[in-house]
Amino acid sequence: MDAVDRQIINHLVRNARTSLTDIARAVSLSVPAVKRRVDRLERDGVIRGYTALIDEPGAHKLHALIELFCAGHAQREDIVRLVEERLEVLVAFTASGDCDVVMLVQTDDTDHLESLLLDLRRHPLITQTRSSVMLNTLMGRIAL
Amino acid sequence: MDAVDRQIINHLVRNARTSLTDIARAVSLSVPAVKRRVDRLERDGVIRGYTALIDEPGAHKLHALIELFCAGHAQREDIVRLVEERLEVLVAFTASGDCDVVMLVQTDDTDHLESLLLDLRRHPLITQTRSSVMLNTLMGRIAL
DNA sequence: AATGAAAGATTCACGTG
DNA sequence: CACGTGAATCTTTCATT
Repeated sequence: MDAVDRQIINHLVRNARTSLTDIARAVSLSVPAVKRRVDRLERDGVIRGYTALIDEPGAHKLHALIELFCAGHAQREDIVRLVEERLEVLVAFTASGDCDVVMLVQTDDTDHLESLLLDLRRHPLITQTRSSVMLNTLMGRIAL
Repeated sequence: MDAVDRQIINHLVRNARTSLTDIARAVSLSVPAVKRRVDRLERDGVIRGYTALIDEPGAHKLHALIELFCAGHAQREDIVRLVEERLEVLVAFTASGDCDVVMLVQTDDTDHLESLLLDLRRHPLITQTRSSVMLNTLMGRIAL
């Protein structure tokens, strides 16, 4: 994993359909040399795959960012269990800053989001929630 | 946007480097017909791009949430360009609430995060940033 | 890691229903 | 208007040095 590997990765992240020929030119290497490196990066799991970024009209779910404020006696395991129970949660982190947990959720609509928030607030370990609705996806390099 | 378009999209989401030849075989169409459809889907913004899914061992493990406050005259396209240029950005949304854009980023370390924040603040369209470092991943249903 | 040749993929102009 | 055909070009792949 050297600087050339990283250059190759950057090209493929920017555009997964970049030809090996173009990458080879950019990194000043022959095409077979680039192919061997890409093959190795794929085998080693550094490159996990290639995907198209889709903006399907109509298939827009409602994304929201929810911040949780937890009770002082809340254990990490309790919070993990809590967020794992909710299928709406895409990713959850413990965070630095004023809140304790930040999570990105995906709901069908505002009613669904509202009921999720009510459920969370009902939980004894959660003292407060703060949420903001995501209006539009500007960019996504992860499959939401 | 018919059933064939959706089949083509599915192939490209599963593997963005699938050849037009393979897709054409799978959807029982000629290669140029598939190319014309892919070109159209790209032009219409349904296919926003192609990216490699990376799992760098050790690297890019510091996640942070960055909120951007934008200048009044900032256009959506300007912001899209801005976030697409930064490989650290995993996902970016326009948001309701006090900030304009919320994004989840992935950096190597705090130095890397600091330089990213400095770059963002230098940008003329960005009036202010607010960030919080994610301490730990509690749960992730998406490939970070 | 580079070379070069063969196989495969892409792109384009042109013709069809 | 979307589809297919065929030719030219570019890309990938692999054996060899």
